[in-house]
Amino acid sequence: MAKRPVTIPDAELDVLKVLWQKGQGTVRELLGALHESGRTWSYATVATLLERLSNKGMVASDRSELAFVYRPVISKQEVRQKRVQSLVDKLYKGEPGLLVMHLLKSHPLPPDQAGEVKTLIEQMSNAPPKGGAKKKK
Amino acid sequence: MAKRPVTIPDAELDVLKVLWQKGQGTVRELLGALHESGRTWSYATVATLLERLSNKGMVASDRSELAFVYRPVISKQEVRQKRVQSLVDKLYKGEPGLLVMHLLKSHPLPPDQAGEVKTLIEQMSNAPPKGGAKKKK
DNA sequence: ATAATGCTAAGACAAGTGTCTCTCAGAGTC
DNA sequence: GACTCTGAGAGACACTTGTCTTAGCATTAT
Repeated sequence: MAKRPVTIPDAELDVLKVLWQKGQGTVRELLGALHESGRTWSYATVATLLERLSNKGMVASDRSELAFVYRPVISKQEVRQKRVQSLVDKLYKGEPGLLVMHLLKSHPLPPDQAGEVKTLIEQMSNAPPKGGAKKKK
Repeated sequence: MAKRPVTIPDAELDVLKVLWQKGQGTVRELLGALHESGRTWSYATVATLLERLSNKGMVASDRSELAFVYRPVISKQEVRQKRVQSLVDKLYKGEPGLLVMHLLKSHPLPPDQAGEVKTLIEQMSNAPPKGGAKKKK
């Protein structure tokens, strides 16, 4: 059987999020940050989650002084990318455009973001996406 | 503690997808469709997945003739909505605009979709996102 | 040195997921 | 009636996820 793909469950994602935000931290530091954002986990729970993330290669750790200091190996961008890709593949026939449409229809954007989107779209039609280089020109 | 929210795991989602596509079907019929789309599950596996979906209230069934006929209770739109919402909440600070931006930057749209998006955005700025007449929580 | 404290390692444990084997009852066949 | 095919139902079983308890080692305070 094909081994299951590496996933990042919600609990682990929450830990990663504070790691991204703080850059790095010990279990206890992260636990503190998590408590502030409403998680009521015990020390051991956070340690377990970090251990699992570590086994998956998503975080690294170095022993410093007393405790291990953990830092993220995977970036927020990468996780976003993967999640979005998987969503698009599973529910939008692999067409990101469908998702965009869905989002715009069901959630009106605040004006500033609408403006940004407009700009992006216009750039896109001026420099149509051919196989060519980006903007190196 | 707070009960875990009802989720639809990937395997169940695959079954739902053929249900949406066919409208309804018996275990054997769905199994056939799934085989065509590459799933190699056994009869019992599909039956189990339908049973679990049924317990979650996502599909309904009526006995007809010999076998049970299943049909979806939840729509594709609803599932999409929930998945998107959860993605936005978890990785885009609850701001759908960020996701839109991300999508547009990383996946250039085909011209026809770009046009559609443009139209949508323009409509949006003409009929601004009414800040009033909304209910507060 | 002892005790108190913080840290990691090891593992427990229930619920959720992915997948299947077995058994039995009803319908159709000879 | 005995045999066979189909489908339902029960349950198995390993792995994942969410969460925690405990035991043991290293560091620090008394």
